[in-house]
Amino acid sequence: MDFFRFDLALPPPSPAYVPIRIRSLLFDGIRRLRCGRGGQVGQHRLDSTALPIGVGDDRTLRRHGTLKPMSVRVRFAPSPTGKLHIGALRTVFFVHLFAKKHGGQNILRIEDTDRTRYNPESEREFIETLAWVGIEFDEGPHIGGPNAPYRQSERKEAGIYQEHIDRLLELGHAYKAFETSQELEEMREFQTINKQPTGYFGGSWRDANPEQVEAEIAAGKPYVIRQRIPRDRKIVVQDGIRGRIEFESNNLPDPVLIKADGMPTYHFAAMVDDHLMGTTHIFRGEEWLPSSPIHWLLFEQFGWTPPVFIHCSVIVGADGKKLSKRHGATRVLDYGAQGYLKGPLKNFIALIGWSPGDEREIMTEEELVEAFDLKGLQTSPGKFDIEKLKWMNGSAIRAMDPEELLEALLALVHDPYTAQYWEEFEDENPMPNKPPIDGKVILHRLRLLGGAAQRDRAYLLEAVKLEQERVQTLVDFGEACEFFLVDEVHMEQKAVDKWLKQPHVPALLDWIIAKLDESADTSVERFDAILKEFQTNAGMEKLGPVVHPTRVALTGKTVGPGLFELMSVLGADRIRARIARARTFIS
RNA sequence: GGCCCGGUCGUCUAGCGGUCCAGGACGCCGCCCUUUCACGGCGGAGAUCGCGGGUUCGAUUCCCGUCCGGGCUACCA
Repeated sequence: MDFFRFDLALPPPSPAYVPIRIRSLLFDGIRRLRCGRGGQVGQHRLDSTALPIGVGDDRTLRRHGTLKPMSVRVRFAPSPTGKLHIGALRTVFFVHLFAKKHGGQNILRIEDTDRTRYNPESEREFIETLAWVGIEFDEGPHIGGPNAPYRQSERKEAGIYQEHIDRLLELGHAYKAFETSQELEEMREFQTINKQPTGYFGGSWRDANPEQVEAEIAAGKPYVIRQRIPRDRKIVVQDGIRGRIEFESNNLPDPVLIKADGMPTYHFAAMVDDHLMGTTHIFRGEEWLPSSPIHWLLFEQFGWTPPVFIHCSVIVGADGKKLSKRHGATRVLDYGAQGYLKGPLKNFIALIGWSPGDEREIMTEEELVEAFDLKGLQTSPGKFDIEKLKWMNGSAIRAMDPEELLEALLALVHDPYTAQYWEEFEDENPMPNKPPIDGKVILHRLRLLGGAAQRDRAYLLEAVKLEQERVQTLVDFGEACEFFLVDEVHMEQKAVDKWLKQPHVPALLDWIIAKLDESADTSVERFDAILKEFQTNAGMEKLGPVVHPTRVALTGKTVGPGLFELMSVLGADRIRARIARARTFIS
């Protein structure tokens, strides 16, 4: 559907006015307004379309005048201080789905207002990772756009925030404060000891007289600019998935808008930019919920129409705590290195905290776009279940065309980050009854695949086809295909003891060699016939005693693809060599 | 401490006042398929819907309280 924006001349807000006005006038999209009995007012949720303030349907248009079409504009605005982690990926993915669903634009903006935490590597990591998972932007620092620049540090240089803070200062919604950080610290200490809410509720500057302020400036004292939070009123934030959230303005300290170094804080820069860039929906983590009233207020003080705020729940680890390495990984690139495909990764992550409303789970990106709706967004935090991701990933691998699968596998093998990841890998969370995972071994096996692809790609493809339905990750192919690729397979002691030491085995191996010499036919059917003939001749009731020793002789293992298929892929030469070697294990 | 958010099987979730002694999926268990392991198919165990009140003929669904969990409480985002 289309969104429409109209500008409402809102009278100066009063405590009673705003919520009622918003509710009764602006939100034709309110789906239900539940009232308890006895006059208790219940919670209400917005309609799935969750129109922003100032946005309505045709009826609103007729009643309230001019509307101009407004398309969805959303943004991802990370702070370049570290790696792109899985929780942030989900937020961008929601943003991406939402933009695609509504044919809107998606913008990348870099929030680098904290120079002390700025990490130049980080921005590249974000862009590269996002490119890997296939999330693209319509505007951003890497591609430019009509709202450039897209880095807040550059926007600061361009004077964008200066202009806006001046306006706020003029309007009396902001003021300069000259406390030193030490003074502020003492103030907080005092508040804590006296069990008062901590924060700056005015200090000595909120109501200082202008001469005093001028004097401090003349004396060259550093200062910050704070937002003047109106007192004694209720601030109602409309959240696109949580409904209305009320805050008592007296509980809100006056936040710093411009730091002493002249840089804006998040509160200020993000809201100014969101307005300037025409953001219609702000998707962000729920950790922003407590500061949402000051953001809402900023829009009001500027006289701007606020966007829809959507506070997404967080993803937590299996223990309910913040996601950490112990539960898999936090860094998105690590999932790639571990052999997860971007498709199922996105599919899985979307399903934590969102549901299409029906019972679909495995979905293509097109289906996700089509089904995406704010209504399906979850307000409660979700735990990250790596087992389900594995299942979904395995399912995707099975659904792939083998040639395409091999491409993906080789891309992983040749990605420099794969080597880096596994070389440094330490198993922090080993399985109870298994030895810890050795990254070096994993890497070695992956390189084996790379080498095999160069020597005999067709052979590797056949091996991949046979293992396709028994792996969960791309990395699993390393171990699964290893026996195809090495000359001397690792012979598992237990397998040797159980199957190779049986009395009929030497005759069986001789038989296979003899049959191999008879004909060059190495089809699956031929091996089927060869082994069954042996079974019949030996008068065996079951095929197992024929199949299992042969498998051990050829692969060193008791598990793997169907024996006849595997023999057909191995071919006569490899079979001969392996049987010859297997004989040395018999005695 | 203050403020805010959240609470359905172990996990992700469906559920919008009766169709729910709660549906699906992962995981787990069993059976089938089968030369093994997987895949696939079938079936099973598993949630007194955090707890207590209230509203209602009727509450997982609405309201209040309470408990528990989480977040915020910076010149960080």
